[in-house]
Formats: sequence, structure tokens, C-alpha cells
Amino acid sequence: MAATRGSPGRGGPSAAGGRLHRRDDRPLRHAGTPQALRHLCSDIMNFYKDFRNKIVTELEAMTTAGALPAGLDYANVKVEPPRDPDHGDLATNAAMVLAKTAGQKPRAIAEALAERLRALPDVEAVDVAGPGFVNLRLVPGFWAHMLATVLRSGTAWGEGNSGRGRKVNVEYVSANPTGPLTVGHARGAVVGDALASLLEKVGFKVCREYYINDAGGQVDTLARSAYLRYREALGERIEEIPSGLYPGEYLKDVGQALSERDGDRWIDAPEDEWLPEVRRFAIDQMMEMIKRDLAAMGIEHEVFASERALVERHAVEETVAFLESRGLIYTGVLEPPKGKAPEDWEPRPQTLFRSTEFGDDIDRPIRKSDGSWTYFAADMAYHLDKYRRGHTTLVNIWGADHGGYVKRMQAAVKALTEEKAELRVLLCQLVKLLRAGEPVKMSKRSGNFVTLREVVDEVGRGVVRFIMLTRKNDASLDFDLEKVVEQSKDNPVFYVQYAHARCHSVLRHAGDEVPGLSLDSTTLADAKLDRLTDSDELALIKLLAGWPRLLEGAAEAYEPHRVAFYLQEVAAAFHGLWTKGKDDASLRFLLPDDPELTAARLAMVRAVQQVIAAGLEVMGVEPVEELR
RNA sequence: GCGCCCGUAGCUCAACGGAUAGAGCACCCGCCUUCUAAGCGGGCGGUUGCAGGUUCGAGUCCUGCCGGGCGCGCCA
Repeated sequence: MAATRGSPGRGGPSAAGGRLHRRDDRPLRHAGTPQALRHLCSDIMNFYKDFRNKIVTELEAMTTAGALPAGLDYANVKVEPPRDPDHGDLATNAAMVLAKTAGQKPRAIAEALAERLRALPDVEAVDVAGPGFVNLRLVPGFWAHMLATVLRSGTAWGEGNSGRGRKVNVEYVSANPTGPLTVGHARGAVVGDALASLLEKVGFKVCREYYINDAGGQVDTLARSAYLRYREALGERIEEIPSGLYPGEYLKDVGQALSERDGDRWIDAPEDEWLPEVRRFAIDQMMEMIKRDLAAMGIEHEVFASERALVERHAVEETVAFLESRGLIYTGVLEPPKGKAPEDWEPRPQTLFRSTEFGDDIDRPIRKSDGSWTYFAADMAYHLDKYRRGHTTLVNIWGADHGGYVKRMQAAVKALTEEKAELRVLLCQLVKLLRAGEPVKMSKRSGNFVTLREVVDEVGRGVVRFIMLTRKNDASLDFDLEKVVEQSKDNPVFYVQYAHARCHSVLRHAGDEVPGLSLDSTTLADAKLDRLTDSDELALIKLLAGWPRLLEGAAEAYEPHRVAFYLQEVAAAFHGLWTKGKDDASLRFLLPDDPELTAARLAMVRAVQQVIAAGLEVMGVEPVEELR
């Protein structure tokens, strides 16, 4: 029953090995196309990149001047925020990285570089610290400028173009059409959907996809189970659901609907007559239910791919023929697994795919003994199909119980695409559903699990989506139905939403307390933003300025949960400032005696509100404007 | 037995190969005449499971152990 792909997960083992590396941005040649414009835009918005370019330029100048040898590799030169804000706004490791090949001491390179960087615009101070870090502090005016940029960019703030319009296929949920979605599926659903949004946000063309496993034995079981309910709907008394069939009560609806459509047409028919039709009917009903449940979560897939359709159009044969032509299919006998009860084991010749040639541990069977294809064979055909539709970056979101399936699928993708496509798999760990600390018992309706719908109906879709992103996907997650609706700082959903609502609260009051101010963000961008000088105000603005970088990093690592953590940081910084205004009235946002400063403060508040809203949008959570 | 994932404060978890490993909870001490105290500030708390290795630098990468989870020929 766990036989679905959508279990909870893990974030990315392959995070380090992914092919989504951003190359250094080249100077722009043609500014005519929208893409080029966007590229230019992203360089300006992610100021870390901008400064990295400037620093590399200075390093090249040092080479020209003879201070550094030629032919240095700048690939490892990084520009990033220092961990400790006291060290400045930007730090670079350039001197330490280049020291060895340059044959100079890191501190010496650092000093020379620092001297040059001091001359750059917007740079207030540069110093060398530790083993050779070069720390830059930027002028306050730079942050005022950044804040204005945030406001002028509006909801587009943070969008980047590291994806360069490349296609990415994200396959997620892909639950078997044998029952309603469960809480376990919810995690994969949310992780996949948020990842897709994240990738879109940085410029990938994303296809959201669902693979319907409608060809195996499980859907025959579904058909037989539904048939029983059909007879029940026609008045027959069903004592007990035989073991091996699905007992879930949701199938009563299917039986009822079938009886209404077909009457008693199948009641005396032999199984081989009714099964195909009942199966199709039941699958359709299940998929409608699943789509409704996904819609309740705000999830909509672009493509629903059917395993049965692949089989019926002989795509599997075609796929296997391709592999055969490459000499990758053979008949052989596998070794018995060690350490596993070998009781019913007997050596048996099987049709095998040489997945070991592509990194798998053993070769994998592609045919069952009844001659039909294994799930794996069909899945290979499916992945080839994705590739042929133009996707060279494939992402699958699976439950952790599918971990053993990853290598063979990656091997298959390598073989089928001749290494032109890459498959990355995110495994989602289990979700433990609790209520006030106690495990929640199974649901009768689903037959086994608490359904996603039940949970969404109880706590709301935004809460489900946010909580599912509060852990890395490879860590298990406790979902406590009581805690997640608690209105306290312990509840991250509430905490972030509260910050957003507080922003709106301030903006609502602004008109009364300081009349005549425009609250429009582009107007606020023209406020005297250099009047924001408090260290916590600047810290907040710097945090907002880091949103593009956060997005790019999260997308590159395939870790949508980082957005949730970032929003908690923004919320904390904002709540902190709020309370600071309680202690020190001069730090209040609304100051009737100083409309100019008020406008600047409101600009900051508006920017916080915008960034939180943008982050929640990536997560698929609706921001609330009021919490009372 | 083999493969994959995980192991960080008492608890739940962060940390882009970087500087003195960070939050929250719990515990202790503070902050509401004022924009939502549904909040904020401070204190306490660590040999990042163990041992090696690579690196200028390792919680992060590599190897080996220990502990936990998942998986391991015709289930999907």
C-alpha cells in the first residue's frame, strides 16, 4: 500500500552533483530580447554576483599589473555574506583560494586586493581578517538603493535567470489510483510543487507531471474491490471485504456510481468481461478524486502520464528494443539476496537490463513470468518519453521507501538518453501525524491512512503546505494537528503570517496617523530611505536584499524548505523592530511629527510585506492581511 | 550480508567547503499609557556518534567503525 511514489522526503543527496550550476555571468551583448533583459536584471538584483564580477575584474587587473601570475583559476572565488555581520556586508575568499597557485601568502594577496577594492563605488571600508578573508562594508546609501529596488521590482523581486529558460520536468505525487491521497503523499506533493515554483522563479521552464500507475496488478485489485461495492450498491449484502481487496469506504461511491451508470449489466457477467470496464471506471473515479484533493491543496499538474497508455501504444517494446540494440538486454539468473530469508528462492532465468553498466548494484528484471512488463520496464519507457518531449533535467519526488529504486532508474535514464539527460530524485521521509503529541489513529474511510483531505479540511491548505516545508525532505517530520494551528511563536506558520499581517496593520493605520502619505510601493521607493539608520533597520533591509540569493541557492540545491526558514528569519527581524519601537518611541514606524521618516519606515514595512508574500507564494501559501 | 539516507545543545532542528557551529522549545531574569505582548530582549546550555584522511580551512568532502531508518528477483 505504500506502493506509491509520493512519500515524504529528503532533499538532495545529489545536491552537490547537480547540473544546475550557474556559470559566471558574461557581460551582456544584446539587450534586445526579453531574456537578455532579464539576465541583466538578475545581475543587478543579486548584488553578490555583481560584486563578484567586480572583484574578479580587480584580480585580472592585478595580473595585468604583474602583482599576480597569469592563468589563475577563479572558479572557487566566492563572494558571500559573512557569518558574523560584524565582519561587514560581503566577504571574499579570493586570496586564500589563489594563494597556492599564485605562490604568495594569502594575507599579502588580500592586502593588495583590499587596497584596490577600497576604490570601488559603494564600498565604505575594506579590511583583511583571519587567514585571508577580505571583508567589505558598503555605504549606507547602497542599502537605501537596494530597498528602493525591492519596492520598484514589486513581486518580481528575487526572480532570477540562472535557469536561462531551460526545461525541467518535475514529477511528483504519482500516487497509485487505488485510493485517496494520504498525509504521506502530501509531503511529496508540497515539496514537488514548491520546488517547481522555485525553479520557475529562477528562470526554468518547468513541467509539473504526474505518472498514473494504472497498468499493474493493483488496479485489478481496485477493480475487484469496486465490483464488490457495485454489487453492494445493487442490494447484495457484503459481509466482509475479503483480504487482498481494498476495504476503504470510498469505494462505495464508486460502486454506487457504476450501478447508476450501468445498472445490473455486470452482475452476472464473468470477470474477464466486467473487469476491464470496471477497472477503467474505477481508475477514472480515483483520479478525479485525487485531482480534487490536489486542487484543495492548490496543486495542478500540467501532464498526467498513463502507464497503461504507454503499454498499449507499445512504448515499452520500443524502449526495450532500443536497449537491446545497444546490447543491454539479456537473459540471466540473479544471485539470491544475502541476509534475506532465501526460503522461497529458486534460481530462475529472467530478462534483465544491464543497469550495472550505469552504476546500479545488480541487473534488473524487465519481464514478469506471465510475460507482462515489470513496473520498472514501463517506467523506463516513461522516462524515455519525458526525454523525447525535450526534458534533459528530470526530477522525481519519491517516498523514502523507494530509495532502493533510485539507482536503477538513474541507470536507465543514462542508458536511454545516452547520458544526455540527468535524473535527480528527492526522497521524502515519513510524516508522523500527531494530535497533541499522540499518534493519530488510522482512518476508516481511507481503509488505512488518514487522508490528505481530512487534514486539509481540519487545518487549512496553507498550514499543511507550510509545515511540510519546515524540514529538509530527507528528515522525518512531526505534524501535530493541534500545534500547527496554535497562535503562538512556536508555530512557524502563524509566526510568519503574523509578521505579514502586522505589516498590513501598520499600513492600514498609516493613513490615519500620518495623513497624506502614499502607500504605493513605487511612490514609497522615492522616500528619503537614507533616513533609515538604525542597525536593526539596516539588518532587516540587508536580509531583504538577500532574497534573490536565497532563491537561487535554494533552487540550485533543490531545497524549497530554505524559503520557509528564510521567511522565519525575516519575520523575526521584523517582530524585533516592532518591539524595539515599543521601548524607543523614535523607532516607531508611524511618526506623525516626521512624515519624511515615516515614509521611509513605511517603505521598509512595505518591502517586508512584499518579500514575505513572495516567499509564501513560492511555498503555495496564501498570505493573510489580518489575524484578529 | 549489500545499497541508499540520517546522526549537531536536555528536546525539535538550522548552517552556501570558511572566521567564535546558530535558532526555537524547556529552564532562569526582564519588557505592555503608544502601530496587534498572538510579540520582544537577556541568561543557561556543545569534544557536531567514534577514528583516521584530503584541504590554507571540514558539521559539510573521502575511508573505516558504532547507532537508527528504508530497501534488496516476476509490488507498484
